[in-house]
Amino acid sequence: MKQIVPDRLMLEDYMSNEATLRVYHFEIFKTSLLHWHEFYELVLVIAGTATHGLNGKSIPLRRGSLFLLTPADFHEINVTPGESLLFYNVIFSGIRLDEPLINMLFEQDQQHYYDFTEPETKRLEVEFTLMQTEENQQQIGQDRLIQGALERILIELVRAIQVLSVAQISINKPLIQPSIRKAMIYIEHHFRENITLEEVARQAQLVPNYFSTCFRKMTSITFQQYLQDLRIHFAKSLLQASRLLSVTEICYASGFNNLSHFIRVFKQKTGYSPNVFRGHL
DNA sequence: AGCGCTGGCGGATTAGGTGA
DNA sequence: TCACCTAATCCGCCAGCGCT
Repeated sequence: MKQIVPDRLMLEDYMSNEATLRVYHFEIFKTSLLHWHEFYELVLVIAGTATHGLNGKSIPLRRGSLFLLTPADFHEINVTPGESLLFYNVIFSGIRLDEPLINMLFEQDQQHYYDFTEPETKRLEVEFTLMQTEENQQQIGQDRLIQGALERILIELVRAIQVLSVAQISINKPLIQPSIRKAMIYIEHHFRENITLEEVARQAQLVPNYFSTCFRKMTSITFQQYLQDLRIHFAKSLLQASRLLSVTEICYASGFNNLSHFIRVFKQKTGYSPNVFRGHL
């Protein structure tokens, strides 16, 4: 199968084969290229200011900004002119997140971003420093200490954004069975890949046919529709965020394997072809 | 020539009904 | 909750057109 993947957007080279987590301490002076990863990314800003372009939206960054990106997110960082941005950056594979942690993190559909106060930032800084120190030395229990620090940071983040979202917890939100919810989280994080009903059903520990029925009952849409909606939403965000990427590149980056099919679905969902949609922005 | 787009075709996959 | 079955839909491939 012929497939054009925009390789400049793939950053999996940052992690060696055996490693499942890496800690970086960066200082950048200019805009980073629009990109995404095959792994999760946790960032704490130490100094400087910038604008974070996340999935086509802009968010200000300053000391204490902490955010978590999933494999489904794409972003770029625009450093404020005349400044630099100093930050900790932890990248890790999904293996690092066990089921309870995944449920805790992704139970609600919201962005994992929060601006912490100075005392909180100092506390978080200690955790990041611990991870970096432990990563650089071969000592007994090293991996557990790193995992502990990672989990503490993630829980701090969840608690912080929970406070923000209390008012947003929808009363009308339909009750979704945990197995289906788990499958939905899986789809949300893997929609850019070739995922099948069988694979997602396995995540929910149900047989494909029964999963298909349950999914439809609980979400009011089919698995395919849900998957397509996520892909089209991602493609729309990319069309808005970057004029440098061609429609063909966006097609493959969004999880479609065929340009004509992508254009057909895009037009069906939005009423416009991808290029016309971009022209209207 | 390359890109964006349309449409047709056929195989693969999925949805949903039924019965156990 | 699952297996079986059938109809519907999806998806990949291809040909072709217009535009730059």
